[in-house]
Amino acid sequence: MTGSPNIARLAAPLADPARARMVMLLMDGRAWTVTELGQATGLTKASASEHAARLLDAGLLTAKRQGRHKYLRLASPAVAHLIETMMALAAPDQPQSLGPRDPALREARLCYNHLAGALGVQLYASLSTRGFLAHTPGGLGLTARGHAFCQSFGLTEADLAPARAPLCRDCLDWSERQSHLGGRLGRLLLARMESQDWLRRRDGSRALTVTPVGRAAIAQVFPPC
Amino acid sequence: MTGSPNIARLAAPLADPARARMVMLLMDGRAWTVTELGQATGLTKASASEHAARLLDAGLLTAKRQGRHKYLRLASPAVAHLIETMMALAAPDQPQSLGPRDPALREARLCYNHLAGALGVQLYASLSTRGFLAHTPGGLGLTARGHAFCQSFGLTEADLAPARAPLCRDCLDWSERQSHLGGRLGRLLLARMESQDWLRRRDGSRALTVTPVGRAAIAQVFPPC
DNA sequence: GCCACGGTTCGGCCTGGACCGAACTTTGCC
DNA sequence: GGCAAAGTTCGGTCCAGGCCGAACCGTGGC
Repeated sequence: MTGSPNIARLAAPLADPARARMVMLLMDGRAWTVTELGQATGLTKASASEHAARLLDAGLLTAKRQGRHKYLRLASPAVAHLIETMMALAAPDQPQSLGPRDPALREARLCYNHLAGALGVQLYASLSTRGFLAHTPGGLGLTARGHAFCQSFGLTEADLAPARAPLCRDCLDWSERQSHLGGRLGRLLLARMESQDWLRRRDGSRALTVTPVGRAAIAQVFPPC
Repeated sequence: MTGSPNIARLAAPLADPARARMVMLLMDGRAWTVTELGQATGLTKASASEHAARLLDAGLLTAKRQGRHKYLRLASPAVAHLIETMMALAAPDQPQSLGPRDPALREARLCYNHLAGALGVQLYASLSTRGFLAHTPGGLGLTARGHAFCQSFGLTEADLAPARAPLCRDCLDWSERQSHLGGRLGRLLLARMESQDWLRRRDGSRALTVTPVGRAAIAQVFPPC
């Protein structure tokens, strides 16, 4: 029992409502400054700074100084995955299809750095049923046909090359309770859709706007099955 | 932000070392009494009882009274999955191949109610590469060939019928950092292997003993790929 | 009925830590 | 250099909650 992983050390930083809110804000995948997080959570700079230090210390966030700003991000996709898992479990226990809460958030949103929500689940399902994704011993992977598809979608050979970070990752969507695509490929696909103006980020929200052109294009490229 | 899931409420019960230890003990999938948990964690009955109440209150555990005993279990596979995810992230950050800590635990152990460790990962990989598992929109599923295989292994039609709880579930192994099989099927396969005396539980540990006969049989039925 | 045992509740002690205002440091801007 | 803004540190207050021993309640065994 001595050498076992210390869960409490990981849970304690997340056990405070203010820090939990910070982490949820950071789930948009962007970098926030300490004061921004303070304002968003209704705390003074002092408190926000202390909370940020605690999250950094636990390895849940990384910081990067730029001039007099300090930008905070989630430390890794693995951390984002943990948060998403917790959100899925902590989510008010259905049926909340009745209360749409924030319909935009349910339809399409950022999950750290990839697409989540109904649209993210649709994309995953589309890729999966067309045989582009396969579950291999090493985790979720791209099939040869999936590889070709991604290239036709504008990704490069280099994008899809093996690397330390997993290319595909299975991420449980907290609103849909189904898988969507994370990992490097999730990030790349999102970036490509943004650069083609199919999706646009909004300020102050994780929700993504689907442009009319994007809606049509997505339905064609990632047809629901 | 108001209607978003409350992570802190989920993290707080896990933020205490004693409660974290309790939850880890319960990862063996068995039911423990309050005093057993108290003894195992070095606390008095009073403290153990308070901790248990807190975990119950958070919905992480369920309790069942039997006579003057109160048996505690993890509330659901989803909870077990969360704990496993946290263990994977909290695990001392490699390379721990050097320190085998507990080799038996690494080779084969219980993860809530299914097989984990190197053997669990091998089993998953074997099923996966032989095309018995497939990733569908609704999550991990059993293919037609996988279905046939399971029946040949002694599972019944009823076992494999659709139900509310997912049949297959992808569970990240904290020691191997790869997937192993959870869900109802994970539980059923483990039960079958136990009933054939391929695996045996040990007292006071999550580690499983692989019998000589089991070792041979597993290599044949679930050949490493 | 009596006792033993599992579990809970209570009171008291004490520590951790959440929060703030204020002072301080660093950086960028002019 | 002077000023403003970002962030940290410090001192102080306050409360949640972790821990225990002791008293208490229910159940089972005799």
